[in-house]
Amino acid sequence: MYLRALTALSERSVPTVSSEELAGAAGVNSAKLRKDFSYLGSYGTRGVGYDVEYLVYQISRELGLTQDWPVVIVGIGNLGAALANYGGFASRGFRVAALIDADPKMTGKQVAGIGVRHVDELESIVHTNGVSIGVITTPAGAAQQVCERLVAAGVTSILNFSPTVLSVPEGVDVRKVDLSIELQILAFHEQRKAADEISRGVRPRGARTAAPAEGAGGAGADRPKGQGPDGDIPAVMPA
Amino acid sequence: MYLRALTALSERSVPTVSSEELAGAAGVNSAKLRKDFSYLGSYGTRGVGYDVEYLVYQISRELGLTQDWPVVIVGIGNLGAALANYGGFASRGFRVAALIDADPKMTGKQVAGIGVRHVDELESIVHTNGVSIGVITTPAGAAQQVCERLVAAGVTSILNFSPTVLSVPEGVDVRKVDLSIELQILAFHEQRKAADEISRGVRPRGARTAAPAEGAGGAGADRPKGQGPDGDIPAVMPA
DNA sequence: AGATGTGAACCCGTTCACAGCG
DNA sequence: CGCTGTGAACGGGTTCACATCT
Repeated sequence: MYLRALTALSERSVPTVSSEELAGAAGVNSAKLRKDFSYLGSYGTRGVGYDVEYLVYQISRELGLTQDWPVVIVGIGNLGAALANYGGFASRGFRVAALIDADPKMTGKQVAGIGVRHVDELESIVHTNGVSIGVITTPAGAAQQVCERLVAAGVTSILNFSPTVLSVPEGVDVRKVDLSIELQILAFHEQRKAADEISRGVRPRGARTAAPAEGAGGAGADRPKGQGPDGDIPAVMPA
Repeated sequence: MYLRALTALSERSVPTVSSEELAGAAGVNSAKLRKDFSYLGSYGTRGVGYDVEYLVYQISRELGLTQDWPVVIVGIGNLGAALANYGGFASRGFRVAALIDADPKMTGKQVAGIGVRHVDELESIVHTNGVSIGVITTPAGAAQQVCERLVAAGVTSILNFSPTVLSVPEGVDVRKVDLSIELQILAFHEQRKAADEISRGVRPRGARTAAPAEGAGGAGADRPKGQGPDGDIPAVMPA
């Protein structure tokens, strides 16, 4: 985030920034920013601030963005294709070395100007290109298997878009992006806002309560023994 | 995550689970799971475990998934289209009420079986459908403006895919999914692994160091004053 | 004077460990 | 006896506040 804000400043030829200004642009407070930067070394000047160009370089180097990172994307559905087309990757040292899909009908097709290869070639692609970062955009059912093949071929960092918990050996990093969980988190907070409004006697806006899908197995929600609350307004939870 | 694991168990008609088992499936430890569930109430049975069906219902209700949540997606590029096609939304009470784009050439087109509407209609769409959740998949430049219009129209939760810090009034929730930052985080860890291997005398695999893009303004990295490290191996930082 | 760099305080989520209940 | 529920301990990231340097 800092890097992004700094790049913007750099493009406007701003020579220096204070922790206060930069923190504002990055959406954090200035104490945190100063502490973060202190891990990189003493790159600021007291009474002045930080040199923009210099910081851009230092942060880029620290993040490893001065290197070239070949990545493979496995699973060329809508999301995989969107990622392949996403410009934000190429700009920061990430290069899509290959697109891989299990569907023979996909192989050979061009997506974002890159030919789709069959998953049989996964291992050789990873080896040949020295790929250490893999992106999984397959359906949930295929994710673990793809993950294992990537890891076996030498990939040690995985970005997982499938709604699955991947299990990987020690030393392999996994980051997960779960679109549907993001929405669920928002819905949770949204529901709480509505509940708060009701309890304050305000007429709520937004989603109407659906007939409480009492199905899900016929019996719906038979409390086995039970003592918890069971109204429409949820129990109190930490934010 | 718990809900997903429980749904899978439910489909296999498993009647009960222990905190240990479920925690394994969800990728957390059992103490955390028990503490989490304790916020919902005492829904377990000592010596036995948790009733799967009952928990599914309770968690769904707590998350607000027994309601119908209309969402709008603004910015129908590759990513927006991918999201519109994504099945994971509809399954959990989320309904794409409208797709919105600023490009007149897009309006009227069908994406995922839904007609694309022009951004001029944003306010009326939000009002008519009682939308409280908006998804922003526009380019960075348009995001803040779209955000403001959504909020003004009554949206109070936003899922932001654009690489921008959105500023919103008190009471509006924003969650951010930043694809390029996810990759940068992986690259950072990847680089550290490589650095560790070098310092242990092991020949590293993966990305080759590119000629240290010394450009970026001619001077590249002139330390203004300086005392920090400046080798190729980054300084020590917290993980 | 002005802004950095950082030890100390603070906060909060996670984990431990065990009492308590079925 | 087995497993839940939870107070207490732990850990680490964030914030405060100020000494320090330009």
